[in-house]
Amino acid sequence: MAVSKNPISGLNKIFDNRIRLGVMSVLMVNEEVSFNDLKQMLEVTDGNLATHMVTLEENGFIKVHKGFIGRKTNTTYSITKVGQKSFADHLNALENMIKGVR
Amino acid sequence: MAVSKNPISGLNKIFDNRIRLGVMSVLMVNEEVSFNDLKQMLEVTDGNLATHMVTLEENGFIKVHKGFIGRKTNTTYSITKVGQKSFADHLNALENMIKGVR
DNA sequence: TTATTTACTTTGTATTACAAAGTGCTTTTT
DNA sequence: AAAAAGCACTTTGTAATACAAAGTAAATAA
Repeated sequence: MAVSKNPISGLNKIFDNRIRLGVMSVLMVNEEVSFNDLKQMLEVTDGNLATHMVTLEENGFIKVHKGFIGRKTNTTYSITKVGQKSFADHLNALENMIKGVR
Repeated sequence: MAVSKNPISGLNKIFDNRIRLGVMSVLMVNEEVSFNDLKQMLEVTDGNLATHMVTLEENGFIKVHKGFIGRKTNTTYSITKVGQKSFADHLNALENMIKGVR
């Protein structure tokens, strides 16, 4: 058999993790999402979610907004331009891989 | 914002790893692939590939065939029925997630 | 006043991923 | 014939990752 092209070379390592994948896919279609909503959607502990959010932020994929509802803290997240581009690239790589399989 | 459905609940944890994802996608479209071809395609060290192959085998997703070319050992891998079904389910979950994003 | 919520941080553990080196057998090269 | 190299691993060790659980501080709700 001939050796064909590496099917996973276009994937972004940051998005291999399922929780970060989930966060990004939620933020692609929702302008702003709160910490709590993400936590409930993805069914994760808050400590775990917090560390993944830090990873995404450190990579410049998301922005954090620390605000208030009344005088109660309320943190929301949104995707950055870089995040949109990087995630779209990742999804394209995934789709190409899937296309190769079907 | 209302809390929508978990976008990653249908994903299979075994296929989160990029190397296992690559192996499965290669084995979906090729009857039989040798250890060496996989190694070259995915650009991994042999120790690393070997452990991922064991994981896939232990989960019943692939079958190992230890054979010879002449008197030289030759190991090939193929996907199982279970592997096909599980990987197809995973790809469907991925596609649904992508669809939700676009 | 006590309990609860929010959005974390800290701590600790378990799992994972990976490279590198070693192995035993064979073939190829010199 | 001897040395080098390929095959398909296993072993060893390390570093990174993931995660739960508990702790925290400021605020609100009961």
